[in-house]
Amino acid sequence: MPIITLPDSSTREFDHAVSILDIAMDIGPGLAKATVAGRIDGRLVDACELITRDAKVEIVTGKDDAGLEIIRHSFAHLIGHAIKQLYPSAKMAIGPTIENGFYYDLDCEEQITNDDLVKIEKRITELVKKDYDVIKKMTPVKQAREIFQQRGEIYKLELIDGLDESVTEVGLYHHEEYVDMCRGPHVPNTRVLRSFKLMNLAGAYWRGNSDNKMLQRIYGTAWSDKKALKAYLKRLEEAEKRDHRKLGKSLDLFHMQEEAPGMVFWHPNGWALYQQIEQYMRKKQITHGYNEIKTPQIVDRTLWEKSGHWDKFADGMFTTGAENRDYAVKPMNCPCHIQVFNQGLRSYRDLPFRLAEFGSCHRNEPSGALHGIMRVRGFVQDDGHIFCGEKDIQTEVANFISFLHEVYDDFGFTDIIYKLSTRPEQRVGSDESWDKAEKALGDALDAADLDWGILPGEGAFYGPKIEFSLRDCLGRVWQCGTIQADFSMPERLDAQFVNEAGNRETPVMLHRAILGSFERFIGILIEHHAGALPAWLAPKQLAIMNITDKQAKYCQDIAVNLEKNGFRVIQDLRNEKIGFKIRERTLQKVPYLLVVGDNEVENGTVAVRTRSGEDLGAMTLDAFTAYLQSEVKRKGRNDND
RNA sequence: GCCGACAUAGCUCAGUUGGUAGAGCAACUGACUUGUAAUCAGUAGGUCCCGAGUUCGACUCUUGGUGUCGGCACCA
Repeated sequence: MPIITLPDSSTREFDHAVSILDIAMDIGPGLAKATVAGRIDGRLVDACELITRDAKVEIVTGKDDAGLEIIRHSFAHLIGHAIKQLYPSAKMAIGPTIENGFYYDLDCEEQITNDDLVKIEKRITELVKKDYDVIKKMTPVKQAREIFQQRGEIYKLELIDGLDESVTEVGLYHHEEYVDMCRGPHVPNTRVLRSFKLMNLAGAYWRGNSDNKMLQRIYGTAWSDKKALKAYLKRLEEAEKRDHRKLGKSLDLFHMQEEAPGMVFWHPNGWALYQQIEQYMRKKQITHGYNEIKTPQIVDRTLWEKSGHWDKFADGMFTTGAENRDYAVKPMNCPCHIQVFNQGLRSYRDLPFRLAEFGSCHRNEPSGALHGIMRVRGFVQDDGHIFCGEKDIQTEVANFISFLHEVYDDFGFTDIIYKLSTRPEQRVGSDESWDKAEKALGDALDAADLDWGILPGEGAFYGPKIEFSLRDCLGRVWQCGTIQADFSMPERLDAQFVNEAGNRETPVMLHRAILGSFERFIGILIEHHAGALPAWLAPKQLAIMNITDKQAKYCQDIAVNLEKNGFRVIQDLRNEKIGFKIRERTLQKVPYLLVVGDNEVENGTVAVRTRSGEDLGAMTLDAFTAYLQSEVKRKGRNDND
């Protein structure tokens, strides 16, 4: 006789075992119809789960995050159902949920095309309209194996083989004639599966290993209702407008061309932005105790052999020869920075010793990895290396994190993803050093009160690292900042200092970058601001435009004056209607538009309008100068957001 | 690198069964001297990504490259 307690503390008594669905039905048919799954004493379960004892029960619908996740997961099964009807020879691999949707990997002789996607989508729609029950059967492993063997589902068999020995039965979900294996939970009936769209096709390696066969992957998005689906598709459309590749072209910031794949041609506008950032970072670095240096672009191969990079990354380096010597175009700056550290004898009093370089690097990235200016072959890191003792790691990392936050704040980034990557299988350095370094990095993150995650085994071979990542307009995550402890390279390249006792000691080296690369950071910056860069960064900060030729001289004088104050100015004295000029400069996302007609000349003012259409009215040149100066100092702010 | 798609004017894109290409915007010229998101008219602009093949004839078909895009793998 279970007594069921609902979230509102009300109770219901039954004289028999009941399922989640029964309880929902008991509350009301509307709720039963919307039921996706349930929670028993907080544990997420299928709607068919029977309850025999007193319990706290919650009905989960698509409005619940967990419910939406289940809906998406069940849609993956639906792809399977539809695919097997349309392509009986297909073998289903895995179909998990992802952000905003789901995918399914399958092995199929026929190449599935975009046209097929429409067909599959149609079949899914037909299937869900039947409102059939999804039936869960806990099945002994042996029997499950037989079922999949019979169906030729070799990938499912492989998954079963990989199960822990303690597992005796698996959940099989029956969608009419189709069967899929899953831990669940899944929806009880296809009636809750209505709002979805198949998005695209891709290739993906079985089990994420490039030695394995490449399968076909179908991506889809799914939501609890049509409205949410529509909103998502709208969001995607909006995001596309923010794409840095599109804006890079329309704002005339940069271009790329076939002759230099993965390398950027910066145009005057883009370079102005770049320079703004470089000069900002330069000043910041000085105040944080760094010495800026510059090291060679091309370095003899032997140095890369010593550092260990030749062994590991020879394919990724561009090489060149001269006079029977092999050189590599530098893929990173660290070995060069050690050469600077190694000049002269260093004392413990010199530590922590901080070097910084806007280091131009080239890496022959795999062609498929290139992406706009976010992943390129030629890039400039805001690189820095801190030589210090093991005991200094935590303090230095903590200082770095606060430095990074200052910078990200100024650029308007507040949504940062923090990850600590720990020791990989193949590594150098003692476990003791790794313990200490991982702890130091973790403690520094905690001390900064940050919400961080761990990427086990993802550290570099020479030490653990923290990654600071930002999202692009489509939600893709890109690593920008990083700080990494290194126990290996200083030793390999003979870096030493004299300690308090007068003995030679090898320092620890911290590799660090805040922007990561200018290219990637600018790409994300463009997308973050949708091209409407804050005034301190905008390639041109204002456009001054006359209404007729009569005001041309006045405009020129004002422009000269503003330029003297360090502002980046466009003079637009063309014989065009003011509406036309305003439209054009607005589309170019110039922050401030100064209009000058007879009135302004007469009163010695300018009429100020922002790119977002706000009218700031007429003001004197001094007043505008003061306004823009304070605006530029404030940083971070974006009047278009 | 792997799977798939795509590549036409400066940009965004049309181009029907193979008969050497069009539009809008931008550019240029002229007129208009204009008050807060597009004045009007005219002109010019293309090795249809590159190479080979099929064909009387290829932007179109076949094939080999290159690049880009969406993923996967990679990311010192």
